[in-house]
Amino acid sequence: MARPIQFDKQTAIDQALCVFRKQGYKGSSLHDLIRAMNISKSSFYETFGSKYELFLITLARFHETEAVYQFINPTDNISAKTVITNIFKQLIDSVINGKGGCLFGNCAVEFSDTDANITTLVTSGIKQLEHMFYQILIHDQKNKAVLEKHKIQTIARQLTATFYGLQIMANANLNRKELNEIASNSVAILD
Amino acid sequence: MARPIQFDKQTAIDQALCVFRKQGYKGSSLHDLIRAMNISKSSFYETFGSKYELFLITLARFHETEAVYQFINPTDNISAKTVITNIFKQLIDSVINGKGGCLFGNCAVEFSDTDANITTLVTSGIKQLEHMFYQILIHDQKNKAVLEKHKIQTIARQLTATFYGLQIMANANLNRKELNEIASNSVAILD
DNA sequence: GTTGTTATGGACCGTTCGGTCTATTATAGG
DNA sequence: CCTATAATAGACCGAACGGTCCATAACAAC
Repeated sequence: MARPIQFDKQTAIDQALCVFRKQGYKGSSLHDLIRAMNISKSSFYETFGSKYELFLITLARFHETEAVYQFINPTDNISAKTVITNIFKQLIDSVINGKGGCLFGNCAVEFSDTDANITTLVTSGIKQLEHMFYQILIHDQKNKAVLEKHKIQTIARQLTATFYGLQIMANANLNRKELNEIASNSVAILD
Repeated sequence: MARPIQFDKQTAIDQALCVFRKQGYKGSSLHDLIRAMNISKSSFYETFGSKYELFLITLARFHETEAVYQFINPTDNISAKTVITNIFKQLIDSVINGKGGCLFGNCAVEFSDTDANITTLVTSGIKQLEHMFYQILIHDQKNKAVLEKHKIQTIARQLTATFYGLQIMANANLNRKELNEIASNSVAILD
């Protein structure tokens, strides 16, 4: 029988995800990747096919395990304002401590509309972010029935834009206080 | 005497700016650049020193001639709401028609905080964008005195975040209608 | 222990990268 | 027309890129 695999594929993907998130696709060399993943070049190509294919895999992985909407349970009994404020704070932290923010946002900038596969994943990721905000708002309004559906959809979209605005501004090294101010003010209209 | 220069330096810089805006720094090869600039490699290095130095020059050029705040005169007799809506629409157009949005935003994502020179330029560019919004708001409120200064500063910051949020979302190929909706809703509180 | 199978390290590949250098061309002043 | 000077085209460079390949190492089944 065969020699067993000596690394955990999922772990390797997660390490690659770290690198891509911090350095972007073009900014991450194969050397950077295999060092972070702690595997050999052969294993890399054997397992993942190419840098590009790995990138698509990490995008999917990001969606499944790291995108903010994976951590949100809209049925939690917390106010929308609190939940959304935390989401923003989490994003700011993620950028400031060097993790790299939302990979979909980074990809939107790096690839713009040059790659169909990536555009598809990015667009759907952003839609899900918007949907998450929508769910949070809907849940909180359940017993109030204050806002009509249209309005909620609009606010959800606003929040998505604010989310990515924060991502850019945090990347530009603005100070945490200003960023938090934007975050808290964006949710001031709620509850 | 010497053979005279056969290209216009400023024009060449503007062409380089186009390329960098669309493709990013790492995404723009020397070949891409000299082809767009229509000069030879020798002239390139003779005139600009290196790809990196040229990039810093184009960042300065963007700030001087293409950044949105260069087109705004806050003393114009137009409502803040109208001016700001136009700014957002202009940004959306710039991204959708392939010009590439605000270079500072793109740089914030591509370089994060990895290059001191670039971070300095980017941060100051974003600050100026915020200042522009502030001026527009101040001017419009001049005769109203409705909002205290603190509030205006905060709104200016919100608008800056929305601006960059739109930039990411436009890059992600969201449709124009949704983007315009975000733009118009962001200014709904004004006037 | 032998065998069959597969993971692995690392040599190797062509291409492209940013950048240098030289030979040539063009031209304004004498 | 000659000469000094500067702009240019393109050959050339080493390094790094993404990617291939093969000899070897490791291990499960027998």
